[in-house]
Amino acid sequence: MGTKRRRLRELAAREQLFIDTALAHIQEEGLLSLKMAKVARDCDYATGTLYQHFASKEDLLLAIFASENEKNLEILRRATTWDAPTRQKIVALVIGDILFSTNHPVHQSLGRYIFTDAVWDAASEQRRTQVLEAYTPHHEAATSIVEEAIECGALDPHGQSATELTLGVWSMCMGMHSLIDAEGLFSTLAVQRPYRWLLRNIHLYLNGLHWQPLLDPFNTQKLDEEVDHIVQSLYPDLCFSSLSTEEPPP
Amino acid sequence: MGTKRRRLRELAAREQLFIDTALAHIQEEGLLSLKMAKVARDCDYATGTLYQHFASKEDLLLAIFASENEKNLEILRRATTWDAPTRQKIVALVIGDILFSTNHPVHQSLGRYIFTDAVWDAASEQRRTQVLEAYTPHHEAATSIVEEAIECGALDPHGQSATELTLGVWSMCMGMHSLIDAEGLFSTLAVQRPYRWLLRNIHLYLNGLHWQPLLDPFNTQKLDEEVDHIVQSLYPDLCFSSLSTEEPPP
DNA sequence: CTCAATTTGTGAATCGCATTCATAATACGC
DNA sequence: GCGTATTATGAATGCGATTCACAAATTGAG
Repeated sequence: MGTKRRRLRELAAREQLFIDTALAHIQEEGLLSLKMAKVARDCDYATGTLYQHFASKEDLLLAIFASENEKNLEILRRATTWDAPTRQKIVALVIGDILFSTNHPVHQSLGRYIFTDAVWDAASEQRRTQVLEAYTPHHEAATSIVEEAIECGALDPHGQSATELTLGVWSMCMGMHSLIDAEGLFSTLAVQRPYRWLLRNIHLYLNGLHWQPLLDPFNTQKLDEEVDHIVQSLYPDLCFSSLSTEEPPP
Repeated sequence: MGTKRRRLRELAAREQLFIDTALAHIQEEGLLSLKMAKVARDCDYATGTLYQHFASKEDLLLAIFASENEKNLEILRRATTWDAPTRQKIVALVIGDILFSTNHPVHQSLGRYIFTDAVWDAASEQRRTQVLEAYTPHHEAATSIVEEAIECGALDPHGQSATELTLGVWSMCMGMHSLIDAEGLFSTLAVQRPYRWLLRNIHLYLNGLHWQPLLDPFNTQKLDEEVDHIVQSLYPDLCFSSLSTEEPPP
């Protein structure tokens, strides 16, 4: 009987409906005012039905995060399959990350929120695993580029694993996102165009690793040209105001 | 009348009592189960009195964060006043940050939690300012070292401001803390001794900046020796198991 | 097709907890 | 002392998340 298979499909569709609806609510009203009952009602289901899919509100939040993350896969694919020097591919990955973050602002704050003990602990084990697995493609994309770089001699691993060699770039991206999202911090410190600084710092780090070919990150024009080139080659369809060469109004 | 002054002192003391008690509760029970009524009761005050100090539960959380942060000031002072090459002072700052984080695990997660939109927005304007100002000493410590390095010729600023030149180290520290605190992430990826990697990455970055004197971060022995030296010179009184040279049991 | 068993959906009732606010207690000026 | 202003109190309120007794629907055996 194909009944079971059909039912499973229906359940999955309903779950996605809940997830999409909840995400829409967050985008409109903020994380703060997400109401379980409202999500259910807007999907024409009872509150209890929502709870058959998600163990708690927090569980739903993790599910939203994992779901939205899938929209990132396409970006990762573009960077990894691009025919370019490995160093440029890593930068492309970082730029993709920046573009995704700025195009999905909720995803950023959600990401920081769900890894909070309070939220993480209130989600189901299964959902946590799902979230951790959502990182696999990122991890694989980065390590595959590192491995390719080692193979072609652009990078000397000094006996370290590919995973470990991705930590520097990974932590810098994550930390910079956090700093940028800490409202008021950069405006207090008068830091301008933080994403350009992220890219500069990534290059400084890659230079420290002697990842070939080296680039002078204090040559701002060259830096911006590289960004433009990567965006136009790989992400012509994505809005990139966050990286634009234009200075913001004073 | 000195009455007013005395009253102000009493109010400040009571506020600190609330903060300390709430922190103790979090350490014992977790952020999740902090109860406003319980905090008030344990301090022998009514719930309403607590609310005369803090606009909301979230407001209290920001206050705890700002308060705990002050315990860090002493560590910053040691690093900045240390008589050593500027590059070593920066590393000392990073090590101090690591030691503080591992000795105050709640502070870390609290820090990530309060900058969440949901929490940040629910705190009073005044308290937010207080939290942002809590970063001033960190910022000043880092920029003063950068400025000293520029002055003595150990670092070429390439026309960038001291504040901007601290962003790389800052974001790497913050990002690594986030990655480490994301429960299950590093155990899934089998990353060992992440703090050693943070220090290695900091050195790679500093090498990329040509901050003198350069150091080979893949010389693990030398790296560990530097850590030991800094800990023994500056932080002999702090527990540093997180940085210990010992390998963890397999 | 029928019907009992089982599964799934429902939403009103429950519960926990942050927050408020009418009242009581206290401090202050005279 | 006494009236007024300030501060403390904790029971009452309100808001949702979560649950659960019951209803509806599905299944499968005969």
